[in-house]
Order: sequence, then structure tokens, then C-alpha cells
Amino acid sequence: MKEEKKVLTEKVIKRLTLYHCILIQYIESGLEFISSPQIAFLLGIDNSQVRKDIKAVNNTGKCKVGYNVRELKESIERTLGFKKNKDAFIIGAGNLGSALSKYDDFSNYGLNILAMFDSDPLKVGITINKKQIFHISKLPDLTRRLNVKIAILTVPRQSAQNCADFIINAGIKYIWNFSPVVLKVPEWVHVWNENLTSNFLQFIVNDEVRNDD
Amino acid sequence: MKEEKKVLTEKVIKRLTLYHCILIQYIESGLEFISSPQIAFLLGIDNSQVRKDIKAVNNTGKCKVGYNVRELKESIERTLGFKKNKDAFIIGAGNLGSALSKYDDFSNYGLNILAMFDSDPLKVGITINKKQIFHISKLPDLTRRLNVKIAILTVPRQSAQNCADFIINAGIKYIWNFSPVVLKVPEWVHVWNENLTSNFLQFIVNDEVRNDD
DNA sequence: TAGATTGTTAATCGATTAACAATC
DNA sequence: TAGATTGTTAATCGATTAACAATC
Repeated sequence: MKEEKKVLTEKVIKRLTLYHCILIQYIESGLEFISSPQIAFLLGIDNSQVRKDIKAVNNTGKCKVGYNVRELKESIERTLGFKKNKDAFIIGAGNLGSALSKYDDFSNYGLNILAMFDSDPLKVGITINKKQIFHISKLPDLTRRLNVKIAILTVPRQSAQNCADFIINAGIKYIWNFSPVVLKVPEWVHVWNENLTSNFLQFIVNDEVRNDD
Repeated sequence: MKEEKKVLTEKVIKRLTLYHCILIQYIESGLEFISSPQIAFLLGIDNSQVRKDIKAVNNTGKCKVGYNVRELKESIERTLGFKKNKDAFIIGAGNLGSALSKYDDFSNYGLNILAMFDSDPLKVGITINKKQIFHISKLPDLTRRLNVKIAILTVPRQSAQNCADFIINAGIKYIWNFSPVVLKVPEWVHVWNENLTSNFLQFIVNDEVRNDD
């Protein structure tokens, strides 16, 4: 029996991780059940939306009481693969790269930073939060030996494309790109553009939070 | 004549900032015009989508040549308010907070970090990238004096809700929340949940980039 | 001219919301 | 029982894609 392969849209995944946060808070409060209207209220969304999302993680609830908090948390973790290790390298040991290497929350979701890379000889050899900084020239060898497919790109925008070319050539297939640059990559390489400021603008643009009001 | 108030959806804003990145790259390459199929190809989207988005920033192109790169860049910046200052405080001078305070790219989009706040006496008084760390107790006074409405919340998840309550009480209206917690806030406070790991999962979940394949 | 592109409308697709029978 | 909730289908809404006349 072939395992059913479900495609979860980005919006569903974002909501599921928010449900997951809520569930952790419920568990800490000692609560055992949560209903779809409760989740919906906390997030300001529709309750049938919540039930549909929960259906997508193969969880069932009980009439009148709702969903078992621990079971639902497990279901979300299983569906989103929190327990499956996703190894990654950080490229660029600047401010953002260093901060991400110390960001322990990643490991709760199965994302492990194995090492960092930089071209600055002064940074090479330093260890940040148990992650060593290697010279970028060491990346091809380590990518192959450790079978790493994911790179977190936090280099200055001027060197982002060169860097991308280099790491793709070394075998990287997934680039989580923090540089505000649109990278040109082969069709078999996946890029996720994490433009933090863009995310911020999505938040405030329509509300016109300006200093001059 | 009242200025037309357009609501831009999050997806449109995200695409516009990507177009903006492409335009900068075009300008650096000395190119003067760009067409919708060119933009569409670089981003892997439909070209009529691009034309619709560009229409939303009140820019017009020329048949056969496309859009003037500099003009289009200006139009996007005007629509998204890059030139309008958006002052913000960072709450929590940990790894992520410190990194964001040094993230100079923010200023290109009009986001200014004025100061940082922390409850740790050892951090208070330190200056990071010209931004001073104040004790959190100083926030209400400074929020009012500087008329700051935006806070970037980078505190540990355990203290996030308390922190949110405190800064909302001090007058903060917009919270860019980097803690993996769903905050309970009054209806007049806006929260944007920036769960980095959630963003990452949106990127890789459907592709099953696991170590065990 | 021929061909590429814009601007715009219509068609399609997908996501959200409403509604409600079944359940406990 | 009465009332709250689930699970699911139908209706609505919005976003993307297709199509094409107008333009240069």
C-alpha cells in the first residue's frame, strides 16, 4: 500500500505551525482538549478552516469536547516532519548567519545547522554555538561527505549570486535565501526568498504606520 | 480630491519587493528597460500577473520595450512607502535581536531601529550598531516621547506574552513577533507572526528533503 | 510590415466561508 | 434532552491564468 502523498499549501503549513504553538501553550496550562472555535478565535480565522486543516493531518476530534491536545500536536509534528532531521549549512558568518547559528528553536522543528562557511580568513576556525566556521573552499567536500542538501544563504547581496553558483555546483539543492536578491538557478534547485523586510512590509503597508501621521 | 486607498494583498507586496530586487540588479547591469515576460521568467510566474501587479503601482510601460527600470523602481518604492520612516524598537537583546539591530538592509526599506530593550542589567547600556540597549522599564517613557508604534519582539517564548502585555500598555500598536508563540492581544493591536522555522517548513515540507532519502 | 509587448477582460482555479446533518 | 461540536458538502470569494485587441 503506497503512502498517500499530500501536498500542503504554504498557508496551511503556516497555520499548522501556529496551531502547534497554541497546543504547546495549552499543554503548559494543563488543558487536555481544544476545540476548533477556540483555535479559530485565537487566530482570528474561521472555525471550519481549522477543522479542514486538522483533517489534513489525519486527526479526529470528539463531538462536544474537541481535539485531544497532545494527539493533535503529535499529528502536526508527524505531518510536518518535525522529527525528521533536516541538515543544513549556513553560508556567510556575518550578523544574521551567526544569529541563526545560535537560534536553538530550529532544532525543535528538526532543522540542524551542521556548520558555517565564510570567505573571511579571520572568521575561519571560530566556533559559534558548537558550529565551526569553515572556509568556503571546504564546502564542496563537506557537502558530499555529510550529504547536505540545504544551505541558508546569509551573505551580502553583492556576493549572493556567485555564492549560489558555487554551492549549487557543490551539490546544494535547496537555498533558503536571506539576501535581497533574485537568484538565477537551474530548475532543479529550489529557492525560498526570505526577505525579512518584505515580510515586514506585508505587515504594515496597508495600515500606513508612518511617523508622519 | 481624496487620495485613492488601495489595499495590497500580502502576495502582491511580496512579489513587488521581488520585482524591486530584480530592478536593482538591472540598474547595476546598466539596463534601461524590462518586460513583464522577463520578470515573469526570473520568478517563474505568469506574465499577466506581473502586468497586473505593475498596474497596482500606477506605472505604465511601452509596447515592444517594456517598463523603464528606474521609473518602475520609483513607483514600487512610492507605493510601498520605502521613503517613509517607520520607527521601531527591538525588545530582547539576545542573538536574534542583536543581529536584527545590525541588519542595515532594513533602512533601505524605511525601517529604522531606534533602540533596544532588555531586562538583563548586564546588557543595559551597551550600544550595538549605534543602537543603545535600555532597561525594559524605560520603554513606556521612550515610546511616548518618540511616538514609536512598532516593536520587534525577539524575547524567549516564555516571556513573550508578558512582554507583549507590557509594551501594548506602553502604547505599542504593531508587534513583529519572532517568538514561536500565539500572543493574546486587544483587537486594536496588530501582530505579525514571523516564525522563521515555519517559513522554512513552507519551503521544504512538500519536497521531503530529509536525511533518510 | 511583422512581431513583441502592454493593458484589460474573461475564464479558470483554488482557498475561504457558510451551512448543516450527525454525534455525544 | 438541549446544546455544542465535528466532519463534510455547497456557496462564495479572491487570485491566477488565458486570451486578445491595441500599440509601436
